[in-house]
Amino acid sequence: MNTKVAVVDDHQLVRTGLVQMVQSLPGWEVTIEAANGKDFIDQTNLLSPPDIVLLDIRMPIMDGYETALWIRSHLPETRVLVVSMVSREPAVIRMLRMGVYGFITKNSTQAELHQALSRIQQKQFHVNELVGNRIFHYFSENSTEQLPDEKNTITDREFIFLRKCCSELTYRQIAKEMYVSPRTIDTYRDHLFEKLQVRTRVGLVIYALRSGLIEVDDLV
Amino acid sequence: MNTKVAVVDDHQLVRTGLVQMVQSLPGWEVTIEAANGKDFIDQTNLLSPPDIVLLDIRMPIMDGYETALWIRSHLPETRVLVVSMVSREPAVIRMLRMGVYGFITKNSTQAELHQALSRIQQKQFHVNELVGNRIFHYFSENSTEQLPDEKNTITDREFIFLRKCCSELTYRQIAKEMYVSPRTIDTYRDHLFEKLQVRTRVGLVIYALRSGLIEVDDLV
DNA sequence: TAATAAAACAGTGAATACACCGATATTTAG
DNA sequence: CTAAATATCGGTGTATTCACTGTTTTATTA
Repeated sequence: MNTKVAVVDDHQLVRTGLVQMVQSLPGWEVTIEAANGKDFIDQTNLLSPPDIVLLDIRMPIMDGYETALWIRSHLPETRVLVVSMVSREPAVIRMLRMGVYGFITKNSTQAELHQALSRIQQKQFHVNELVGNRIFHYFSENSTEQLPDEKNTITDREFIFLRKCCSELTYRQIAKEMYVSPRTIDTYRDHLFEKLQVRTRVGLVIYALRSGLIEVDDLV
Repeated sequence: MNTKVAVVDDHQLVRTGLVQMVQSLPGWEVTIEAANGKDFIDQTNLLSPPDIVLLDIRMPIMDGYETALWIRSHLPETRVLVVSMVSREPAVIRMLRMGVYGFITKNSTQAELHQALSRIQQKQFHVNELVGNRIFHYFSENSTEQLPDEKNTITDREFIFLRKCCSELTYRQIAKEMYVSPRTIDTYRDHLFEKLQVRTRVGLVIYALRSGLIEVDDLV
């Protein structure tokens, strides 16, 4: 039986490329093709989910972070391979902490994709060389200082909220998008203000950008 | 004889997607596949150049702008169709001024790509609907709506204000720093909202960063 | 010099953001 | 198993932001 793969990316072209690459590998097949997380969820049969999800980070409606969290809690057997443009450390580390199995960039060759898929199938982690070196640096160089947390880690929900803050959405709209009450959003905000030592929403945006959790290109 | 197409994009995946789409259209074939402008030039035979070049903007070594200029001066019969990630880029106009024939985003469907290619083959211009509406007004003389471009310049005071917006200062504090009344600040803000087509202060910050008026490192 | 654009200023009211106070259920970690 | 952290929700009140309406003075430039 073939290994089932889902391809989730809002760019039709990239999707076509990925599907094409996967389909041409013997033993692999693409069962789901979705434009964003929401679309993926709608198409997913909980009883026979895909084995591996190729997931983009930047997507409208429901982005890669949210989708990864959903997969972790709803499809424990399904593993995620992130296919992204970005390779900045904090974003990658955040993703790995969310239970993602691998990370490759969009200029990977078919051979690299194949290798990544195979390794993840065997429950091994896989990161692109480009990405890998950066992470190595991150853990070796500034493991003593620089990391603003240990104690003040941003939680997953707060992180998703933080990303949505970097837009023109009001808090009320963010609440709707995250399916929680505006009060909960207030709490996320207050906690982040405290943790990140800022006082305004612009402060949050600045922190997100300076820390690399958000890239300028991510901004709408 | 088939219409010859070159695909120039640094992302292998996108390239694969584009090639796949073009090859599946009867009457069209891909003769060149390149990772950047330099690579494209090296592969191009000046005596039998491609009819249409699918060109990405952001590429290492030699980007879309340079490549478009080179094509215009060396391959007068070859027409360029830009395939870019972002539609909002003010670069679109610059590109069209450089003699580019069309513009589509990377989330276009195969049908849209086909349509664009066909129109350009007949020497008609083609822009994505998403992009198109914004540009249309720009080129029509009796337009009221304006794009954040040369035509609608940010004044000196507004610019200083814009930079100060990228901080945790309240408008009142900014007013104090700029030695004007808070009302005046309101006017600066309202004018920028109008000119830059945003609705919130975070929108201003995003514009400043994306346009390069402010660098991430400048942020306090 | 007349027309135009920029810079400064102002009122009102509604929407949003922020600052305190609090709570409970669940998950995670020591 | 307890303690801490997380995720969720609530009330009250103030501060700030934003949207709409204007005027006046000062440069610029055609």
